[in-house]
Amino acid sequence: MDAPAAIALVRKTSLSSLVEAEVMRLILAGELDSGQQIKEVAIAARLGVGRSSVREALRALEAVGLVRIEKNRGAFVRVVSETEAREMYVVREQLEGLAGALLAARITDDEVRELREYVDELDYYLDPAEFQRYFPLNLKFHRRIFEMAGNGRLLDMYGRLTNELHTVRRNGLLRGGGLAVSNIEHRNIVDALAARDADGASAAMRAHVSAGGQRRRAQAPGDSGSEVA
Amino acid sequence: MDAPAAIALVRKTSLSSLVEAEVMRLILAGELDSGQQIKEVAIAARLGVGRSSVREALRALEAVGLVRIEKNRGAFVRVVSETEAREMYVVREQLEGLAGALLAARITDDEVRELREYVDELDYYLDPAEFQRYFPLNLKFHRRIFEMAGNGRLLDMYGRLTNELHTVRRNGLLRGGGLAVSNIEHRNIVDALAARDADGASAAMRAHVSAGGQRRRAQAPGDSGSEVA
DNA sequence: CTGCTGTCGATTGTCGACAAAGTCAATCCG
DNA sequence: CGGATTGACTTTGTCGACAATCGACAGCAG
Repeated sequence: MDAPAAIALVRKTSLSSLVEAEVMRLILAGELDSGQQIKEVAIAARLGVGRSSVREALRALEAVGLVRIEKNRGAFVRVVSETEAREMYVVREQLEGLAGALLAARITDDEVRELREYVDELDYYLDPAEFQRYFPLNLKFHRRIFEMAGNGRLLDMYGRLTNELHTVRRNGLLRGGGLAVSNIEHRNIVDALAARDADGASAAMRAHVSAGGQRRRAQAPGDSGSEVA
Repeated sequence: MDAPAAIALVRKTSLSSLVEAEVMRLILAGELDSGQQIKEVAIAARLGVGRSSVREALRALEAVGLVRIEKNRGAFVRVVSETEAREMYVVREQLEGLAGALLAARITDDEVRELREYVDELDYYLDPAEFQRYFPLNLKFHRRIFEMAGNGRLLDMYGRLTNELHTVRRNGLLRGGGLAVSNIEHRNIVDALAARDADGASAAMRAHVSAGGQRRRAQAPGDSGSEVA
């Protein structure tokens, strides 16, 4: 890293922010399993910082919903229950629908092109063996739509939901195995956006999320999950 | 407080949680103005706790969106800009619409009755002089709808938005002066809910929020605000 | 063998100390 | 006289110490 960048970084970011980012990375990367305890001293030693910074970071992550803190027991990687996952999908469906509608009204030709590229690239990774390529690109596709939609608040909320859902979402896509179907839905979304059809884009987004939720649910463990033949 | 309750309280809540709740109260109650700096030692002394607890609380409140933290400068009560407020209203409109639709599908007769009582009571407080009665009751009406909707996640998100919007919302209702109109909209909502009309309830909710946003905007300071005659 | 209880190591909760950065005003120089 | 400089004072950033609490395990009673 060059000096100016380093200086800017040090001036703006506190240690706890860095710890927060790092712990988040560990969780999202799966290095910290769902439900696993996060020991303050371990993180502190690993990153070479004091416990205070770690504690502050964990507090923030709790508010974001990535960890759960029990008094005198510690911090644990949050595990989302089946019912919570369903609730979140309902909300997500609504948010993605809104993003689609907003974006259809303002998308540029360049942006349409960018989204199409993602979808085309995703087509190369439909094989389950390529999942570690498909998954992040899929995330990026959705995230870009929210970024392009131009509503910071909406993007923020989506980010939170995404963080909390990441485990469940990965498993759903992977085991549900509907990668090809999923990408067809992506194409429908882009088509509606390209046509500047707000209602169509909104509907396509909602349908996609809803279908994803059902794909996931078909694989979900118990909890009144409908047994699909 | 009786002993069992006290024990349960001590066992579950940490000092920083209490500090967090208290600072939140101070902000929502307006005792800490928008933009005002929150000094750690002042809060610590006032509540008789150490700085660590205060810092943790502030971190959490930052993640919730109630305060903004600048490195080496301190924590400030968050001030929402005009454009942010608009973005949030767009999102809120969508969330309230979802809550209405969900609730219409599951509302009980008792709940319909409860909501009607709120609306009836609100009618008594239409005079601007009674605003300090109208405002909290109005909040409760909306909050109860989300609670009844039965989606914890949705309720959670709504709570966050509400916290951040509280200032702007209070001013909007107060200065916009549309209390009577607002309550007519409330009645439309309850009617649609009572009829178990999901689409109607959703539309009524969205219309209400949208109208509220416009009432607010008509009063908003500058920032390309349309001058209404 | 089962269940209870006391004890111990591990982990978190809270605090204040010290260092670093920012703020502000009096002062100095052009 | 105006703007830069310096220096005291305030406020935050980070750390480790100490206390409180938890969970596990051993030992004992029945």
